Amino acid sequence: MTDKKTDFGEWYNETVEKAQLCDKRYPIKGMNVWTPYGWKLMTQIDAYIRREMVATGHDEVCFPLLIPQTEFNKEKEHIKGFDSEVYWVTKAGNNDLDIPLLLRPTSETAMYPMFSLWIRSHTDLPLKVFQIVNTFRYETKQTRAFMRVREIHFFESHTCHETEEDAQKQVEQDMVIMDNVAKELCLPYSMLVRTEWDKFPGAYYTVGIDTVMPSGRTLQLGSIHHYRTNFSKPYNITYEDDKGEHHYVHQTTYGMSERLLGAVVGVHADDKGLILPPAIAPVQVVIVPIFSKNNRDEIMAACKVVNAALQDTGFRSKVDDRDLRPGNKFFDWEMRGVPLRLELGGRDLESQVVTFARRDTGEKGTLDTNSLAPGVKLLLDTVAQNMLVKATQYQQEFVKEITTTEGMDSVPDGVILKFGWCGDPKCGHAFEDKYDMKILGTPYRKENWTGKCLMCGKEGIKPVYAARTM
RNA sequence: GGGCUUGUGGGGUAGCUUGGUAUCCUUGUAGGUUCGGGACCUAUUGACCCCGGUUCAAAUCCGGGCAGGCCCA
Repeated sequence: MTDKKTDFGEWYNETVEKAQLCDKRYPIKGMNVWTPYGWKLMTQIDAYIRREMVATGHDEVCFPLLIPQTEFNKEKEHIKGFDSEVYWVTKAGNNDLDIPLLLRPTSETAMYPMFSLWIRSHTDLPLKVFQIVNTFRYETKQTRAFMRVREIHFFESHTCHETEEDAQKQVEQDMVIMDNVAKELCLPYSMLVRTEWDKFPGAYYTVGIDTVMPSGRTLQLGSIHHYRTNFSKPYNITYEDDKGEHHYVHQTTYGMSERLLGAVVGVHADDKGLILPPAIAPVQVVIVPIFSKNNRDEIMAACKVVNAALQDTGFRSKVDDRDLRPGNKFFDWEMRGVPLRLELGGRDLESQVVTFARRDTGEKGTLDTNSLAPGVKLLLDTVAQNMLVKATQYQQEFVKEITTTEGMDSVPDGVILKFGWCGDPKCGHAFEDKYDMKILGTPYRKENWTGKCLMCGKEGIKPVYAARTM
């Protein structure tokens, strides 16, 4: 198998394929088939997002896939941003459509005409909805499973508020949600306010949520946008306040996608295959029976007892009773990333234990049969903790803080830079062009940091991060 | 948009220069045997991207198409 460190791209493809997360042979570039194991993982992630959304007062909805061109065209910046990657439906049967329809690249232009009908009074606010649907973007660059696809498994929440401050509070709440979801996935991430030229088309500002791949390139996991009234004006979304006056609503959106799964693979997996965060592993504990001459029935029965005990406690466990040799099963489940393996053979039965092996470290040991469930819980918690710590550590190693470009002709791949920037687009573009990197943005949470602009030397300005992206 | 390049069983490949029975690994299937880190044995299924041309004969040469990959704008 290709080594993760030397060729991340190839390693990623092999890992995705061998773990059977999706089938890339579907005859359309960038549109892959979700196979059972991958889909279980994705829906597991969705479940956490859904749980967080519902807990914060969002209602789930499902809008149509098709959007009329006339609605799409209402917000100029938005069109400009998506025009080049939109799929069009121009015919129905044998007839050309009067008004072409597009496949949603995101759902602002599908939802907002309806919002304008739904919202009349301040008592209708805040309006907070979300949906988990497929969106379509005609990617021209090389596609990659989960990271860059043309049909995207997408989460999007859309909110409407009375005031800019209320909308701002929603942005803060979205960040708490991100934190909760990221913890389940054991993923470190950063929240950076994107540059003016990189913000979401039509947004007032955009916060990008990024994580770092082992190649040292960053992957955007999601984004949070504050729209102010940029969309409510063209879509005429207004409410009447308690004095009878009419105002445009202030809006936010929050988007994440199957890239979360891509990040889980990229960040955690090793040369043996996936390593899944216990929270989302479709199988958290696999029990492998170890048979010898004449104890087959006895061992099988013991495995079933262990399995039942774990499932009763709420774990997703499974006995692997396939007619394969144990070693073969070990490799198989390691490839699929099961966080904890239990082995049960004659020796274990005799001494009233089960043998365990952690997927993240490979550590082996034994658990007493009579305290199995608590032991498993402790191990899974430890695995999750370790995964997050490990990922956080190695991601930080990519970041280099610099104060000058002196003697810097180029920046090698796999380096993330932190430096001062005055905020002038001229300096920003100059940097991006010269070093072929992208400015990801300034930290959303203020850092105690002062310095000079890397390009023009101006004093007392904010830090920015720059990287190459996946 | 421009240039280069590649299409061979489910996956990965050899063969193409010099036209003649398509190689190997893996996977699948059936049976036997085995089981504390990818066992072994036997049998077996399965492929030359599409259309046309040259030829006695095309995976191989030629033309066109389609699809993928890489580089540049």
